[in-house]
Amino acid sequence: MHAALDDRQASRASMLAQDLRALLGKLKRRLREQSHVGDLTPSQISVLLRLEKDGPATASSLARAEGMRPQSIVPVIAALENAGLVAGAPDPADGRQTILSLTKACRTWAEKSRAARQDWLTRTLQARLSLQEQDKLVEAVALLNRLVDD
Amino acid sequence: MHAALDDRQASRASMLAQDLRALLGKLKRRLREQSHVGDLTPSQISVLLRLEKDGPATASSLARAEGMRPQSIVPVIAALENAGLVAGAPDPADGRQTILSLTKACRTWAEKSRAARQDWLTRTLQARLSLQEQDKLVEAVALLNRLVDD
DNA sequence: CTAATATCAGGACAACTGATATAT
DNA sequence: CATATATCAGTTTTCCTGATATTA
Repeated sequence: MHAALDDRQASRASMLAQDLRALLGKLKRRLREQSHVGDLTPSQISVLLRLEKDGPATASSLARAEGMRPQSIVPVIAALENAGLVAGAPDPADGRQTILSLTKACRTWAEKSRAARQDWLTRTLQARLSLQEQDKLVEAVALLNRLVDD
Repeated sequence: MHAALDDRQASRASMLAQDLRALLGKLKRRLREQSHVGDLTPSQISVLLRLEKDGPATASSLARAEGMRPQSIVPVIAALENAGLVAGAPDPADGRQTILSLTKACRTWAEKSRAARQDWLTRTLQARLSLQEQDKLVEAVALLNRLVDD
């Protein structure tokens, strides 16, 4: 029993879900409108972060990890290769695969852009949120990553 | 002064920004893959929530509030009208404008879908996060809304 | 005449589905 | 032959820019 309590909790979760969905669209729009040419898309950043965390990987394994189709990761990787941030080398053990890894230029770039703090989202986070609020956001991002990491 | 401290804080905000960007893409992908026909898009939900919170409004004012172009809000509103969730009435004082408001069917629908809890995101939030963690997420959503609300 | 509202038309982008070549 | 990787081609979705009619 506790049907009433369950309902209250379901309703709360449902409202949170709605707010999250609504926020998602707005945040994405803001990021696009504030983005400059040469900026990376969320997918591209996600791939870079994963390569940095887990080391070299193939296109297919990256697609699986990101929850994308192998076909969808192709243009993402192509853009990163074009920017000189990742490089692919043929796998000597399996001729089908290409091992992707971060280039030295990528680490330099990451350092630089981190220090430059030109990025709109970074500046806004610093300007509008206290350090304590940023901490809360870090926690929340971890929680949300648990939801999407299947 | 405090250059080192500033750098550390900027770096932290920058990493948070990157994580947020990466999360954004994955969350959006998950929502799309789990969505059923007839589900509402983030933009549509955002418009409904705003009409519910602020009352009737025109297409242009909604577009401004959402941070969209007036042209971009048209298909969103058309879809909601088509679903019978919002209705437009001509403004007697200004012939250019159409006043949009929620229909009775919308409130019934909101109640029902809130109770049905069929939604993937709602179920996942309940299944994977404790009530305390959901509270943290509610706070974080409020913080993020402050960033996008110009 | 200038400004604001609503909307049409075409385009860019990111991810999708389906099909194909190659290697295991 | 069955499976896995990588990729080509075409489609869908969502929002964009540009242009136009109407009303204030």
